[in-house]
Amino acid sequence: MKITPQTLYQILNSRFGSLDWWPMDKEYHTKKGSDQRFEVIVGAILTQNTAWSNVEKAIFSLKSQKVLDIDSISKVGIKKLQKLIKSSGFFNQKAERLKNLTLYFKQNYQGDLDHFFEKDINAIRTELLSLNGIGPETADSIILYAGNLPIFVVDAYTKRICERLPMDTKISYEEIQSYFEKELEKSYSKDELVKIYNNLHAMIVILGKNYCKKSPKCKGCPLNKYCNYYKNSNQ
DNA sequence: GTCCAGGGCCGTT
DNA sequence: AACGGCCATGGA
Repeated sequence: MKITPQTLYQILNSRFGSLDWWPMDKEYHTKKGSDQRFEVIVGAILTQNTAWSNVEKAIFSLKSQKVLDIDSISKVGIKKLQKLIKSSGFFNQKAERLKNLTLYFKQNYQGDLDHFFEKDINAIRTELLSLNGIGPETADSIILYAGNLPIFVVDAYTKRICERLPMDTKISYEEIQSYFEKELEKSYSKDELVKIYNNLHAMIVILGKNYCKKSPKCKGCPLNKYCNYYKNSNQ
């Protein structure tokens, strides 16, 4: 029996509930739109192939030195920026990526991110992908979690979980993404989709961290009765 | 000490 | 188009 994205959503949702994701502190919610968006964007860059706990330290450092906004990052020295984000790893390239991106927003949108997200999704995505250091997952995370626009984020967890489950998914990023979106659009209205994509990706990350690890911990996984890998491994 | 994490780029086949 | 090496820290 195949598993559809809709079924996957329902199984995970009945276990994990609604997560309304992007891990941030309380103070974050008091910020105005553009600064909130920017904080998510910085997190999306810093978390590339990196544990979130290491990203949190970096964001805290940036915040404590008051360089967590477009203007400050564009002005701060590259060496200081590298030092502040050191804990997030790959700090040389990530510092450069933040500088580039910030400069881009400043030059093209006067630092107004609300304006940046007013275009249609494809235009935003193409623009993000043209920037150095922003690939598909980072672009889509930014669109979904900073832009609050409907796009499904595919990551290493999503690919791994899809491979282990009996699903009709191909291997490439765009194929998995369009399959999930096509299916979920059948079951949910346009207004609901942002929430659904937000929550589904969040739940997939939780599942990937706690159960469907590279070396899997199948005990207690809500997908056990559907999973090829679980059956084959006979745990 | 070894493995791994919410990728992406670049050079080689 | 697909693959491998590389980037780097901190926690398990």
